[in-house]
Amino acid sequence: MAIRKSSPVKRFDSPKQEAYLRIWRLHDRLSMLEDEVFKSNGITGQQYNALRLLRAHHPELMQTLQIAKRLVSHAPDITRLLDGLEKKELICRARSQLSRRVVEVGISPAGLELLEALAKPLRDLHHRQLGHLSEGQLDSLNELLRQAGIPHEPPESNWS
Amino acid sequence: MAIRKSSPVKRFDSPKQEAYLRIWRLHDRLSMLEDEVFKSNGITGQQYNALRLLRAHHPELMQTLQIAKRLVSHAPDITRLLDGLEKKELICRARSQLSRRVVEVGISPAGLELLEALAKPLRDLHHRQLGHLSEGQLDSLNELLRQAGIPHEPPESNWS
DNA sequence: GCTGGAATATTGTTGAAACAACACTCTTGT
DNA sequence: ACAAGAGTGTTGTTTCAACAATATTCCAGC
Repeated sequence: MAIRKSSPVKRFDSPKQEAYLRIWRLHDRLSMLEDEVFKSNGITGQQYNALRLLRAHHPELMQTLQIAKRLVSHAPDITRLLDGLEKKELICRARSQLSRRVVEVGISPAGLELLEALAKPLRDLHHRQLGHLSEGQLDSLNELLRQAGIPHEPPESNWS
Repeated sequence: MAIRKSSPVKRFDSPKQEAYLRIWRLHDRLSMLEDEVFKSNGITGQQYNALRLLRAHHPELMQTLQIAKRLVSHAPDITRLLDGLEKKELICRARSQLSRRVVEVGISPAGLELLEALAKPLRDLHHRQLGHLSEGQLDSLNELLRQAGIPHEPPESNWS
C-alpha cells in the first residue's frame, strides 16, 4: 500500500551511479557559472584552459596536439579552438622549422594580459562556486576525486 | 634558482579551483565511457535520463517542461530531445485535454524494454567507472558532492 | 634515393546545443 | 465578453562539437 508521494522512489540504483550523476550534475551547475564569466570575454572555458597551459610553458612554445592532450576535457577539434584564439590575437602560431609537420603555439602579450585581467573575476567565481566548503572538505573532495579518476587517466597524465 | 622542470609549477591556484577542474575532468572521463554505451543504442545520456524519469512516473504522464526541469543537466532544447525519443517510439506525446497548452509525455512499452535491456550494461558501466572505490569512499564522495551543490540547487530540487 | 607507413594538423560534413523569436492557450480583471 | 498578460511548447537561426577524410611532412627500411 505504499504511496509514491509519501515514500519517494529510490532515486539511485547504487552509490556508484549516484556518484556519477552527482558529478555530472555538479559539473553542469558549476560550469554554467564559469561560462558567464568567460562569455563576456568572448572565449570558452576550454580556450581559457589552453591559454593557461600556454602561459605555464611561456616563453617556450607548445605543439598543437600536445595542447589537446593536456586540456581538461577532451578536445577533438583543437585546430578550430586555436583558430578562435588566433583570430583574437591571443596566441601566435607558426610551423616549426625543424619539422614542418608541427605547428608551434605560444601565448601573445594580449593573451597574457587577458589572463591577468581574468584573475580576479575568476577568484570571485571560484568562491561563488565552492567557497561554502571548508578547507577540510575541499581537501577530502579533491583527494576523492583524484582517486576516482586514477583508472581513467593515461600513465603520463598529471591528474593522478 | 628554482628550475621549472625539477620543481613543477603549482598546477592549481586554490583548492577551490582544483576541485572545479577535477570535477570537470572526471565528468569528462566518465561521460565518455557512458556515451559509448548509449551511442550503440542510438540515444544520448540526456535522453536516457528522460526515459528514466518517465519510468519513475509511469504510468502517470509528465509535462514537457517538468521533464526539462528535472533532468540531470540543463536542457534548453527539450522539444527536440523528446522529438528524438518519439521518432524511435520510445515515448508517447499528446496534448492534454484539460489544458491544450501542455503536452503530456509518457514512456512507451518499447521505452520500458530499452531501459530493461540497458540495465545490465549500465551496471557494468558504473562498475568500470567507479567500482575501484570502496563503499566508504563512495559515501564520502556523495556526501561532499551533495554539500558542494547545495547553494546551486533551486529550493524544490531533490539533489540536496 | 625511394617507397610505405606513421605523425601532425587541417578541412568537410553532419548532427547537436544555445538562444531568441514566435504561436498558441489559458487565466484574471473589468 | 474582452483585453492584457502569463504559461507552455515549438521553430528558426546561428554557433559549436564530433567524426571521418584529407593533405603534408617526416622517418625507416630496403
